[in-house]
Amino acid sequence: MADGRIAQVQTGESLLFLTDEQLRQGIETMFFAYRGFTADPDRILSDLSYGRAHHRAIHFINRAPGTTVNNLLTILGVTKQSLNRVLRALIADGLVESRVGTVDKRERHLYLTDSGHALESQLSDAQRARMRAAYREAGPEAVAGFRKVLEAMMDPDMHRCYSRLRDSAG
Amino acid sequence: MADGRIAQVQTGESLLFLTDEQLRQGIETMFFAYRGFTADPDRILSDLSYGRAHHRAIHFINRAPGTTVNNLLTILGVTKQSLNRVLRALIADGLVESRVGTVDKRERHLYLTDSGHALESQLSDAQRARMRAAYREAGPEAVAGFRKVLEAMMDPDMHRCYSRLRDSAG
DNA sequence: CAGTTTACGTCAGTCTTGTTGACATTCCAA
DNA sequence: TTGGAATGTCAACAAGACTGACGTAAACTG
Repeated sequence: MADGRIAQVQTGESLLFLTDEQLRQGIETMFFAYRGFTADPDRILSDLSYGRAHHRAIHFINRAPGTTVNNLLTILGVTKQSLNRVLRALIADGLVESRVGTVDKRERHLYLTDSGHALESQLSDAQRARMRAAYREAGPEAVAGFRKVLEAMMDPDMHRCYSRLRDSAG
Repeated sequence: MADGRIAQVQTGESLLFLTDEQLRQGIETMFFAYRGFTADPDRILSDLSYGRAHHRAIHFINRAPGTTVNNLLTILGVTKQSLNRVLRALIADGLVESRVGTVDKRERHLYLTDSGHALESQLSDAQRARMRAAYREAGPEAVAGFRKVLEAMMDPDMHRCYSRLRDSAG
């Protein structure tokens, strides 16, 4: 329907990177890369009979220690019932600790235990190893572009939510 | 465990983009971007009571018309039973046609019907629109870097498989 | 203070999408 | 020609998402 080549004619610039074919290749590469991106932690998780959902929870609890269930819900974009199933397992297995809030006793603040931190390290070391190899192979300019495109692809709401998270961690 | 700053000291180059913190930000951005990446088609699909799996099948059948079930299996990386359920629905709904192979009658060759092409266009138009906006915002150099990093992140096997696909389409 | 809202947990049920296992058909090679 | 390998189908099950309903405790509000 809309074709990049039309835009090229309109602006007179070289916008060949916006052709439908270029975009389709970007879409497919994104699909394959995301699989690679999760492949290593997924292998570790399946040995523990955990899944992606558990990794996501562990990642963001480590990222923002003491975060509430509601915060986590917003970031992960799932229902509380779905998250609760995962958290229940992680708490039962002693990887996550849930503390009643002191200022607002309705809230539960989530923390990784020592075992939780151990698993988090194992998972993110595996994921970072692949990421690091990709970054090193592509070089710093490519990495800057990579980040720039990804951030432009995020939902604007998510972008705000994520910026807050990033700022709070410093 | 392994920290980018060590590499920096070793090589003397500026490898600050390889620090654990930079990598973690890349990991999180990838997570959020992938959600944005699939959000638009997912909305369309849920109205039709289809899901990601259906989109993937439709995408690659459109990409490589006449492909066999086994080819599709390799590309998608799921079991044949899982793919079969999805294909059965698409065939029943008249979006995909399955033709018995002429040279090897065990094989089924898959094609999109006219309705199948219509849905494929609708889905990929939506996905491309967001992709195009992100590309345009980031600019051509960023897009080149984006692609470079993603390709380095893919599984090597997948990379070969994908190259074949890309060549076959010309 | 009474009523409402918020935060969280849970039970029950459904749907998608992945998995194994068993099985039929077809092809190919010993 | 016969046994194994490849291709695809059917059945049953599990993980992880969803909705809806309900309960409890705490906080807020008129």
